[in-house]
Amino acid sequence: MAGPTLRDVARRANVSIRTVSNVVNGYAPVSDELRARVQVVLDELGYRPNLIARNLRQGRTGMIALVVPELDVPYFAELAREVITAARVHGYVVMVDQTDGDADHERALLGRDSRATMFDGLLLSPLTITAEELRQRGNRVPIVLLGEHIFNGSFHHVAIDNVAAAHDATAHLLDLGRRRVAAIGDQPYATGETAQLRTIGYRRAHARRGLPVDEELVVPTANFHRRLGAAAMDRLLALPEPPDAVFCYNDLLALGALRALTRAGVRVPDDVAVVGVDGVEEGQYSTPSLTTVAPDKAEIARAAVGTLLSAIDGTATSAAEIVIPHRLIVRESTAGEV
Amino acid sequence: MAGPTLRDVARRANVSIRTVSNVVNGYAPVSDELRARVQVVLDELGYRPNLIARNLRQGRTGMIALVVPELDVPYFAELAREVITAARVHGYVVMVDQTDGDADHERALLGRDSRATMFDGLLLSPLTITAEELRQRGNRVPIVLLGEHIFNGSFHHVAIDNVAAAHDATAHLLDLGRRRVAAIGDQPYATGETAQLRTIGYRRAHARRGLPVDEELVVPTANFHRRLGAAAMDRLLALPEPPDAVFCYNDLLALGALRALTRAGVRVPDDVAVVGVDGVEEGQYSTPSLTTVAPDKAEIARAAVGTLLSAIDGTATSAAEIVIPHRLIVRESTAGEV
DNA sequence: TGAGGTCTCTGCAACGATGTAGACATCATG
DNA sequence: CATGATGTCTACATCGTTGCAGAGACCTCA
Repeated sequence: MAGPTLRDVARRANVSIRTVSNVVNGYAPVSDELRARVQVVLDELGYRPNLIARNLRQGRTGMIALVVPELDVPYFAELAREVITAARVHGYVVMVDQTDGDADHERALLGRDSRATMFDGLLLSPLTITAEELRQRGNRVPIVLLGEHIFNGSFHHVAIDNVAAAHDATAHLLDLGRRRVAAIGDQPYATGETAQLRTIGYRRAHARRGLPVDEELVVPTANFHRRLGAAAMDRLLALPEPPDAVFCYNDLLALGALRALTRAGVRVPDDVAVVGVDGVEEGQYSTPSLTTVAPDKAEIARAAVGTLLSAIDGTATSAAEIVIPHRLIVRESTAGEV
Repeated sequence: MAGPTLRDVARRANVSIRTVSNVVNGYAPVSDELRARVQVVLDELGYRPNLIARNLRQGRTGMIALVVPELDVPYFAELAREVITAARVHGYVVMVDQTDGDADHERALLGRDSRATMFDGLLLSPLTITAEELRQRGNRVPIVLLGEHIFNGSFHHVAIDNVAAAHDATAHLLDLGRRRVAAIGDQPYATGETAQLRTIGYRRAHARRGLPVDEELVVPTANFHRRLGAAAMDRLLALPEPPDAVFCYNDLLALGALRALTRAGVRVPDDVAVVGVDGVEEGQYSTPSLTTVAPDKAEIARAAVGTLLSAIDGTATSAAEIVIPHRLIVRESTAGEV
């Protein structure tokens, strides 16, 4: 089971362990003749360095962990892809874990027996955990927070400007002349901070134009999945005065809403226009294709990984607050033909 | 940076390192009084065990790696989710890596400096690597292969019956009375074994019914993404005698094809019926919703993790070949209303 | 009372690698 | 020829943990 160690190679080649190590790493000067001799034995035995031992000695593992609520949510899958790619550039590999939005599971991450100590750093996309909890645990592993929550400057944080993103999406609909713009995805409770920011943006777009918000059109959802998007849309369609546009707080909600609209025979965008947030690839291929506010995911990943690595190096400035640009991508669900 | 070690705690509590270790692990008998005293110091210093050191000592890490071509392909994201869940049941965590279908990157996994030695085992969904290559590398880390390739019994292998799956999909279309059933996704070259199996199933369904296959209708694609599905569909629609049904080798191709059909104003399923493979959630919400052959992904994950863990334990029988059931899920893209 | 058996606790070695310091040749230099 | 600079190689300690063997203290029982 266990492979040959430096010791095995050293014995067989009649040299010191250290010399074999030097050959393997090409560090110190080793004569060509000896190097060749050792190399032969290395190949014969099929030596592979034991990275665990190397890590212990060096005090770092070259691994970071990415913790997201759900990996099968396209936004997180696409983000994970970018993070893995960005980390690879720096020679790091990424452990992906998912919390299922489960508070206990999120907290276990910080507990005594968490595997967090196996990683040089943590990228955390929290749903339920609060800044206070994070602060209390005297966690030694550097952390960068992604996207969710307001953390008043205690931690490194990478996100888009959620208020602006929501504002842009809503403004787009209002500028098309829609006057009953619904919002799907509010979460008016403690852990729904991102959603609340988007609600603020939604209201602000109305306020700037001197338009009222019909509170009936603001529909909260417990999560951001397709199913609830469809359910919320069904409810809106049942109103005596249904909306002529919908701003959904993410693309999955929007895709669910699209589905509900199509099923109900409502024309999109003629009768109801739809906008989402996230810029997932799926929205390019839906029918109709989905207008969305897309964060620059590659840039989020690069910034997050970069910040984390400098925190690991100790070169990080205190608590970076990084805002990543987003842009509105107009497609059929608001523009008709594209 | 580095946290307190057992030594630090031991010194402060005036006990041996070993005793602190015993308190932490609850292993050996420690008197209640001493246990309490040590616990106080543990809490004071905020001790966290160094998992790297523990792993070195114990020779295992409690981590397995899952290697997939692309994490943002919904099938793999959904599979990754199930694998992470299945591994968690056994106390394992999962490192997710993606190869981008890049041959060099896949091979690097097995090379001298791969991080494979950091994991107790590997779940590998290979695209380009061959059994021969796998065999040559004297890899000491247990491997279970997922889905792709034919490996003639040299490795543990978990997959669906690709021929049967393709047969079932095609048969469904033929049984609806379609007579020009196209196939999108063939890969008639060395690394396209899965695709080739599906082509066999496609042909078999025709053969069993004594129906001919029009070779013009078998369209190869370089990968299994939405874009190529749309492109292939465009080509098929341009034929003098276009198909009345399409079997796509995965759901992404099918969703791309749906998009192309809708854009071209072709009615689905009235003019052309569409079937995919994979059972991704996206297909439930597309318009029209997508008929698909769905493998039992949770079962794939459970079987793969289970097999891998018994290989790690050494209790594995030689080279398990596990076939996971699949089932046809009929939706609007072939059935009209659902 | 002393032999044997718990019950607690400790010290040493080991996991497999690397950092450091120095040993030993060899060579050039004054 | 002594000196020191190089070039090669080695021995030892160390990273933080756990396995193992055993040391004492205490109790039990003949």
